[in-house]
Amino acid sequence: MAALLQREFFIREDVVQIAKDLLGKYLVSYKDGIRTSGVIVETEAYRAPDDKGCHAYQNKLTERTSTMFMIGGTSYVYICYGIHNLFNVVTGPEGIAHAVLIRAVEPVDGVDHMMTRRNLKKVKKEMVNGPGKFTRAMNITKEQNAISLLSKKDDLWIEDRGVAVETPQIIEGPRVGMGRSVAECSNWPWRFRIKDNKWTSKPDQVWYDWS
DNA sequence: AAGAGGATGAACT
DNA sequence: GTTCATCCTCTTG
Repeated sequence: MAALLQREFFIREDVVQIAKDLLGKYLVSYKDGIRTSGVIVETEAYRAPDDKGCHAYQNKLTERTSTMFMIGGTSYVYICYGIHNLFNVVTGPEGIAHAVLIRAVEPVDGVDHMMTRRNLKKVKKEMVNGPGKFTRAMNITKEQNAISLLSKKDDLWIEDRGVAVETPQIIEGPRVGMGRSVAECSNWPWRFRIKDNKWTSKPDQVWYDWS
C-alpha cells in the first residue's frame, strides 16, 4: 500500500510536473517518538536559474541556497520572516536548483499531537493550511534541512498510498508572497492545489480552474 | 560591522 | 484591512 517515493520520482527535470505529482502524496514526520502525517494538498514550483522568485535565481550559490543544488529527494527547510520554517522538496539531478514548496497538508496521522503543537483544542483548517503552519504541526524545523527524504531512518519521508489526483482535480494559480520586483514571475501559474479540498491555504485568492 | 528585507501568521481594529 | 513579531541571510561598505 504505502510505497516510499523513490529517487526516480524526484530527479526528473520538470519541477512543475513534480509539483503536480506531489499532490495526493503523504508527507510523514517522525519526531520525538511521535508520528504525524498529512496528504499534500498544495504546492508551488521554484526553478533556478530563470525564476526570479527562486532563492537560487541565476544559480546564485550561498550557504542557504546550496541545499537547492543537492540531488532530488533532499529536503530544503529555511526560516522565513525569522519565525516560520518553510519546507521544500529538492528536485532534479545534483547541480540543478529546483524545489517544490509544500504549502498545505490534510492531516491524517497524529492529529492530536498536531493540535497540541499548534495550541488548538479542536481540529480546524487553520491548523495546517499554510506553509509555516503545518511545519509547526509536524515539528519540521531547520534541523531537517538537507536530509534525505528517501529513508524512514530519517525524520521525514514521502509515501505514495495509491491516491491518484487526476488532472481535472488539479487547480493552478499564481504563487504567493513575492514582491513587485518578481511580479512577472509571480504570475507564472506554478501553484497547485487539489480541487474542493478544504485544507488548502488562501482559497479565496485567484485560481485558474481548467477542469 | 551594519542594515534591509523576506516563498508568513496572528492578533489586532 | 493593518500591524508587527522576530531573526536569519545576504549585500554593502
